[in-house]
Amino acid sequence: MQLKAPRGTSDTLPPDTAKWAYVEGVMREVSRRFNYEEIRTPTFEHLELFARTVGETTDIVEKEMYSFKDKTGRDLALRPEGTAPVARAFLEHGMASGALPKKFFYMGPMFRYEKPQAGRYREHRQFGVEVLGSPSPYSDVEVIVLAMDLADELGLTGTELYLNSIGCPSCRADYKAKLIAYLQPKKEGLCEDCKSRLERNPLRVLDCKQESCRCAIVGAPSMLDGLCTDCRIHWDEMRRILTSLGIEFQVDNALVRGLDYYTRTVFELKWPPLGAQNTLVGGGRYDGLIAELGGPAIPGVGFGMGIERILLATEKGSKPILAGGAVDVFVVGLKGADDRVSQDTFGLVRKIRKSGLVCEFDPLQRSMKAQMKQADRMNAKFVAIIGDDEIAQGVVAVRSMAESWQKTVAASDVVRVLREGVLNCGK
RNA sequence: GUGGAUGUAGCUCAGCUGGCAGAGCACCAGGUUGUGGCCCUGGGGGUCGCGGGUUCAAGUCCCGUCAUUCACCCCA
Repeated sequence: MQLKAPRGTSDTLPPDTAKWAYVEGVMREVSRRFNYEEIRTPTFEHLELFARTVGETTDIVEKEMYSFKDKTGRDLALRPEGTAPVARAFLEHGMASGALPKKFFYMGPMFRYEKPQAGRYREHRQFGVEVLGSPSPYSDVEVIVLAMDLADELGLTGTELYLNSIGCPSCRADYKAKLIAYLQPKKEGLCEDCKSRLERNPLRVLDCKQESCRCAIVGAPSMLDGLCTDCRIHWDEMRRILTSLGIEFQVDNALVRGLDYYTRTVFELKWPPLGAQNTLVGGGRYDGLIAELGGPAIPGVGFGMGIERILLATEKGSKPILAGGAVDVFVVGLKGADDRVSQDTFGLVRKIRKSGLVCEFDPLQRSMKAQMKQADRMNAKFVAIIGDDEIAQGVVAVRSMAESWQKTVAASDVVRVLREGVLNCGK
């Protein structure tokens, strides 16, 4: 059997690579406008980084990590997400004692061992931003707005913003106790997963989709009611700012992100036409993360965005991405009596390229008809023809493919004529 | 990890109750020995996902397996 790309991975080929480049370009441009700087971190890290921050009991760490030992026995893992590595790098390079806040964006592959499905892959690429050192709700709003502007720019209208607050460690502990007290008597009605979640991670019971569990949580105390004063103020402020900006959102108190480092704000940006995997963006605040890694108490907020899903969405969006650039000039070289023709052909191609135009030729020197066909297929704006006759007369034939006219130009003048022609094409 | 659907040419797919592997598009060449698109003619291209079984005979039936896909779960 032929070798194939491993399960859950895929090749990106032209013309799709051009679409990727476009989307990545928009991401860079929007980041630039928001003054976020790029950071690049390794593709693999110490396993412990994720175990400690993402959480030992989370699905990601428990069953979805590509972890391995290297030749000297170090426990490593392909990164399943981008925030912990950025936090680690931030600390490692002493940025905690520099000017704050620090604002980063990153793009790169993430790895999770999951069952593949449309919009869910074992290797996927993520764009994300992180703001480190700002406790302000304005920063929560800034990252949300960045994500929404990005979606907008890519023609994804109708995204839905879901918000929740999961409090800080202190009020969450109080809340967990209340929730356990509430659910304990109903434990027998819960699904098997939730019975164990009840001990280990009771918040996750709230977003269980099982009918029986949904019944059990009706009337359960809400995290939002249990927020401490500071968390309450942050939550209220953030919603006030969003409202003042005219940004619509839905409060979803079952929204619990699957990573342990989140505090206070958690949010998702969904795009319903996408189907089952319709979360474009997931993010939130992580005020304890830097401290968990042994640093000072520096707060953070950010999000991750799956680029494959963005690409999938743009196919169905209001602004599909046009891929594939056109060739400006195709130089048709005709086989003549000697090798003079092909020499002149390649020389002209080189001159045209140096002038900045996109230029192509046929290395196989096929028939004129075949070369014209190629030029047409490549959407060439102009064709420049060189054969024995042209060389004898010191000219080149220039043909406009779109307008079907053709004229003879002095060889010394060809590049100038082509440049002008291509310029006028755009008008 | 659970359940359903689907795997035949580069792409989209046809192949009925087992009987010589097909079409459209794409690609190449010719029709026009120096002119693209349209048209006509011809051509190249396949271990029918893989492995096993039943049978005189399997793309077709049975079992397994891998992959894709949809939903669950989870998430980006």
